[in-house]
Amino acid sequence: MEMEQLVALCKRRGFLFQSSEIYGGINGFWDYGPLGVELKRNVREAWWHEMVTGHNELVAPPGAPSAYQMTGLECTIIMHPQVWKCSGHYDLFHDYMVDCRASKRRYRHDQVQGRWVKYGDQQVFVATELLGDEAVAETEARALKFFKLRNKDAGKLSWEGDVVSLTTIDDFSQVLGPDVKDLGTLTAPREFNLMFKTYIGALAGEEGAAFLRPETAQGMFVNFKNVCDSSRVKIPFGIAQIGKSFRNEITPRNFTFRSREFEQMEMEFFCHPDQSRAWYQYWRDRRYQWYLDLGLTSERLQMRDHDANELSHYSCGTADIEYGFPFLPPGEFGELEGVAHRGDFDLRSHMEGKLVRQGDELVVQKDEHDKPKYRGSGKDLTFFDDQTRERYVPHVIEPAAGADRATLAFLCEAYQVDQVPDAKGVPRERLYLRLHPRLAPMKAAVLPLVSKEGMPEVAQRVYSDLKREFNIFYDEKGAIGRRYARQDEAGTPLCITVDGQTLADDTVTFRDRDTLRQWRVKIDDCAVELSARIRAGLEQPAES
RNA sequence: GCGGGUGUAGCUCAAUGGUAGAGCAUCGGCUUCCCAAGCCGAGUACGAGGGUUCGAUUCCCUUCACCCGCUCCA
Repeated sequence: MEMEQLVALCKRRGFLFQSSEIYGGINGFWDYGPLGVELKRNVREAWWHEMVTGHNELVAPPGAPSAYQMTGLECTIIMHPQVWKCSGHYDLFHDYMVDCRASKRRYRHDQVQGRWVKYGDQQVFVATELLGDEAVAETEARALKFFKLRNKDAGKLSWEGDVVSLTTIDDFSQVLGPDVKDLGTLTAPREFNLMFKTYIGALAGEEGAAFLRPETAQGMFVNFKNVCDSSRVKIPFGIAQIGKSFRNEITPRNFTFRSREFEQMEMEFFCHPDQSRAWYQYWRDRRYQWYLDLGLTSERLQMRDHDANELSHYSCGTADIEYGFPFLPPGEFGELEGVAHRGDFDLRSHMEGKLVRQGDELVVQKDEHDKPKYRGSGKDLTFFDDQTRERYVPHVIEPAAGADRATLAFLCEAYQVDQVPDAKGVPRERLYLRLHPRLAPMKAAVLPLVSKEGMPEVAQRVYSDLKREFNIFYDEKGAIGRRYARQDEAGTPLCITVDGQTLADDTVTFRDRDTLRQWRVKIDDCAVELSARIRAGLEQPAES
């Protein structure tokens, strides 16, 4: 399947539109259309039911170390700016960047360094991305080249001071960029904010600066104490949240896969440090199973454990659940969800202040006055176990999923083409969405076979009856084959057809989207049959 | 952010420095007892802004969006 075909289907049938399309669109933002909104709602609902409302805290699920509690939360998009300073997002997402006009490369302002060197009456700053001894050797070699000197003339260069950061320099006209032969090719440092910035209050000033959240997770951490104090939860327990997050991606691309406004489904699971590994394993496997259960059964879905050197500074283990999206080169996968063992990094950061790794330890990062670079809340976020009399900072397992990415993966997986004989028996190509019935925007369509002989009236009664309980669709326009085809493209798993026999014996025809199988059901049994079919899910694994 | 490519109807594609066309889809009507049939009718487009020109969808510039490659990707 080509991505363009899926994009065309999404537009044609009303799953996804470009945001603000009549004004030419806006890069990195997407709207869900009439069918898309139902699909995404179902994805969210499936996740929330799986994690929160459907969870039974009385029994340990298969594979879980113990029973556990689960609760939900909904936090604001704008939070106290200190949240992002302590979480590390401010420093990480808030860089000054320098572009090179000649090499076309971009550097982080604070990650370029170099040395001042003088030869004759010319003084030049030789810049490099290398560090330490490598930086010394690199700057020397490039200085010789720049002044067109031989290696034996190295003594003619007079170096001034040690390797220093580019941030110490105001005027870049005498700077030799890391990958070029000429001076002054670097642009002035420009603020490159991966977090969306806004201003609180009518008067815009830096003291009112705030950020749209780049992840929902911090809301759970800063509310950890509130949840403990108000809901009688005991460790182990989880807090789940679904909500919008925002990142100023440099290159939004690949349809909704990398959007600047996106929705996350995140859960923070708090447990005793000694049990954290077992819980990590549990959530890693459980979350993978969720995608399988909802129909991502092809080899396009995979779980990938991160290598040690790929782990975030705070993480003791991370696995990505990935999907081989059609817009990626063969063999490459895109992240749907990350399941991370975050240790006690987050709660401690909000207690003590922003942490950095020092050897095997996490310590509070200090500024030049040896004070905490970003102060924490100072609030006690430890947990006291009144059975064991133990007080500790819980460890956290975080399954963080992208709702839009999951929705896109379900659409990609569902996209199917097969051959179906038309009215004359000639095979004709059919496009349909093989969505899991729980995810399908419409659960069924009610169709009178022809619009006469009282069939529409009967069909409307069937429709009105089922509509109270199910999201279904009524259609009496056009030939029956055309109406089936429309529902196939919308991913509707079942069609309920009122025909001549209905008028005789009060039965209707059920028609299955994937197999085209038909069977008869009493009108009074339609709701039961529909429920059973939705619960049963997909019958066969997807081909191709 | 850089380089290359592409923007014409809901979709897929034509043509043209001088009134923009098709297929499919959509809507209305007729017909139709099971998979986009048939007949009649209808609506809808040159991404945006500027320039050259008597006249620009066409040529030029700018911009926006999408695709490919680089860069980036908690």
